[in-house]
Amino acid sequence: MAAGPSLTERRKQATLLEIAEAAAELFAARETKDVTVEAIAGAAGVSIRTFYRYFQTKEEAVTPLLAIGARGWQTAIAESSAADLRGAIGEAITATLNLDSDEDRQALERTRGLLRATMQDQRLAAVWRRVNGESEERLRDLIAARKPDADPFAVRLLAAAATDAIRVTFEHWAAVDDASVVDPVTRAATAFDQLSAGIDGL
Amino acid sequence: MAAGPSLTERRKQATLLEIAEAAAELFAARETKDVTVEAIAGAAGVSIRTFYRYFQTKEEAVTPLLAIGARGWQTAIAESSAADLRGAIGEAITATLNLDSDEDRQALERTRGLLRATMQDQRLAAVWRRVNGESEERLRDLIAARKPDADPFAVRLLAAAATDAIRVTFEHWAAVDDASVVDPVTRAATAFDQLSAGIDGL
DNA sequence: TGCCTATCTGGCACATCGTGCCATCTAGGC
DNA sequence: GCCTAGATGGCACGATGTGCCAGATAGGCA
Repeated sequence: MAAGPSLTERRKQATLLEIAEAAAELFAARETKDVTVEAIAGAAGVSIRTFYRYFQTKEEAVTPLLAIGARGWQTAIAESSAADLRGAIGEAITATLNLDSDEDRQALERTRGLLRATMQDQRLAAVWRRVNGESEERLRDLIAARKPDADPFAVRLLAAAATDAIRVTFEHWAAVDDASVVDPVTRAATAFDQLSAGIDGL
Repeated sequence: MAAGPSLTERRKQATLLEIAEAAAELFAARETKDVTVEAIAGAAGVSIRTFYRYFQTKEEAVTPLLAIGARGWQTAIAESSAADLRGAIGEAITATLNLDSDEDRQALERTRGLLRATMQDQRLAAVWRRVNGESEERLRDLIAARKPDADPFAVRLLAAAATDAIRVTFEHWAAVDDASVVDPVTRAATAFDQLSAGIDGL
């Protein structure tokens, strides 16, 4: 075997993704409340007990799919050394959301379907909100770490602006069928510029 | 009897608030998962079955307390006839959050305690996010109704900016002990100005 | 005043949820 | 080839959320 992670570790990761994709497929077909954990576990080929070792609730199971990308652009900000914070965030958004390979584009299109189901189901919407909320919290810590003397309220506001720029962009992108939709990457970057333009002290 | 609502209707409202306050008190004392529906129902003087006629889950029980005010400033926007939409939203925020009576101030201080417990508990945080998310949705519809020809994406962004200005203000206000904290009303209005300053087309 | 109906309430049953506990099996080091 | 750590599965159990039915009460009508 070549790389670092052991066989056991890779199996665990594969099982986690299998469960997540099984859950996403079932949630796309029926209402969340009509999908039992037993069904998800069965579709993923694991026992109920094992399901609960990977996720706390059945709704949580789609978190890995919804959170794809979030980690990426946040570490990009953390590693960026640009002096201009707003510029750094804007660049991180553009760099991370930009998709070069066809594989990436396919993954994004699957995410679009999941996001549509997510926005129409109370329970899944709660997961989407949690993912974004936690993303905002991490971003807040990142900004505070880079600007220790900044006004804490301005830090909160900037973190909210960045998170919302991406969140609203994705929600709109998932909701609209129009083929002439502006490229999500450009739109998210523009939205962040608009929201953050008036924030002073950063 | 004087006013419109019947005795039955007023009793229901009283029961709902009793449950909500009993839940808030218990949640402030212990972790959410260590509070059973049986305990809340008992503290509120109703049966478990009746509890579930008022709320779907135990966490939901605090929704009426967290959503106080949200309805207020949204109807203020709906009824406002100002041509300038951003100005109307800013005025609605100021007018609704402004507290004249001592009673209002006491209620706000209780909300502060509840909000602190809310931000430190996963389950309650989810309720807070849902309340804000639904508030954003309603605001989005309000804006779209007032500006039918506006760019749908700009509408989403403006609704998000207004909701976040208030949400972040309250979260910061609840988190900080400092007595010199800027008045929440002024701060929310300023935050909305900052976030919405760069949004074009509205 | 006395009845009637709508509905609010409570108790019971039941499927499902989420977790603690223990037995079994497999990966990977010796 | 053996041995230990950890992943998995089965079982039990308290808690959750809802359908169903019966008793109690508000408020309209004769």
